[in-house]
Amino acid sequence: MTLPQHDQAARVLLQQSNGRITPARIGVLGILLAANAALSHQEIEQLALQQGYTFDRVTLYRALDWLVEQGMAHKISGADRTWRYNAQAGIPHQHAHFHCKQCEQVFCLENLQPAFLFALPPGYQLEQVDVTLQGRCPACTQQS
Amino acid sequence: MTLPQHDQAARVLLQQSNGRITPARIGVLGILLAANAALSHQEIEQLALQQGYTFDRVTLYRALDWLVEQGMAHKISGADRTWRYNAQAGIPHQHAHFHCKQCEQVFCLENLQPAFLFALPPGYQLEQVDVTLQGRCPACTQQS
DNA sequence: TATATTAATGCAATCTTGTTGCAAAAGAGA
DNA sequence: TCTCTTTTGCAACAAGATTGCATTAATATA
Ligand SMILES: [Mn+2]
Ligand SMILES: [Mn+2]
Ligand SMILES: [Zn+2]
Ligand SMILES: [Zn+2]
Repeated sequence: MTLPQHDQAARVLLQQSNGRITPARIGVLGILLAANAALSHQEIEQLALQQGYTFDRVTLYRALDWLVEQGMAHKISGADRTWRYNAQAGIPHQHAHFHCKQCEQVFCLENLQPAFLFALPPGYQLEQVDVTLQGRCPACTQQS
Repeated sequence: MTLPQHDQAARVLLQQSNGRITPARIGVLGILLAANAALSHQEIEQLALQQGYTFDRVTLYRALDWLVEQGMAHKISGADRTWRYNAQAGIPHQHAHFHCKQCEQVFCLENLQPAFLFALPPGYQLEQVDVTLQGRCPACTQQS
């Protein structure tokens, strides 16, 4: 799943920041770039181990936070009260998410633009819209 | 904020269930009925204390879960990974929520019906839509 | 290449939210 | 009032996430 070229891509992206290029950052960003779903801390930790990375939990949290700060990733708060992370390819994080109730994976739906019938009550000042769809992902739908 | 009449209203609602009418349930439901925002466990605990209720944390969790099961309340998973609870007046929980970034309160927007331009990618099977708007609530908007 | 500076890491401790098991207490019907 | 069940309190536990601080490592500079 995570191949060497993703670590190369990660390295290139990291060059563009003014932070240090460390194994943790390379590894984590590489993993995010290779994933097709938003990953939880646990999932990232496991994938990292599989690739031989051995940084600890706290380092992982800090690397992820840093990537989010730098705009190289974004995080989504799931209904299970865990954060999930996704590498964003320069795109502003303005899209909906799909949470599969069967496999528990979270997918970013880049092209789903919700249109609201804005009957927002007076006085509210809107800044951001978070849309989470729930149901079954394509893979799980096909299985049954 | 929470007045005696809400405890009376709570009592009446609880009669309609087939569970026992206990101080914890009366107090919690009364607090939810009196609130104009969805409350976190912590907030409910504090309000309960202010009213002289002294049930413990676990009892509160269980009372809330029970109220949700009974359909007398609904819970919302916030972006801060805590549950927030709101007494629902028989209305099916099919509405958007507004999370104020300043006061951190969450409001139910009963009348905001989001309409989607459904460009949902093929294969996804949709079951539920959660919409959370973020920004500033009327009170916080006015303050500044 | 060697050194100095500062940012990032590892580790242990801590916090927060929420859950579980079980004995004791209390609600509700008889 | 008695009996049967449900609900509660308490202590322990669990998972996700955060903090403080000494050590280590990345990078700039000499
Ligand atoms: Mn996303
Ligand atoms: Mn609501
Ligand atoms: Zn799935
Ligand atoms: Zn507000």
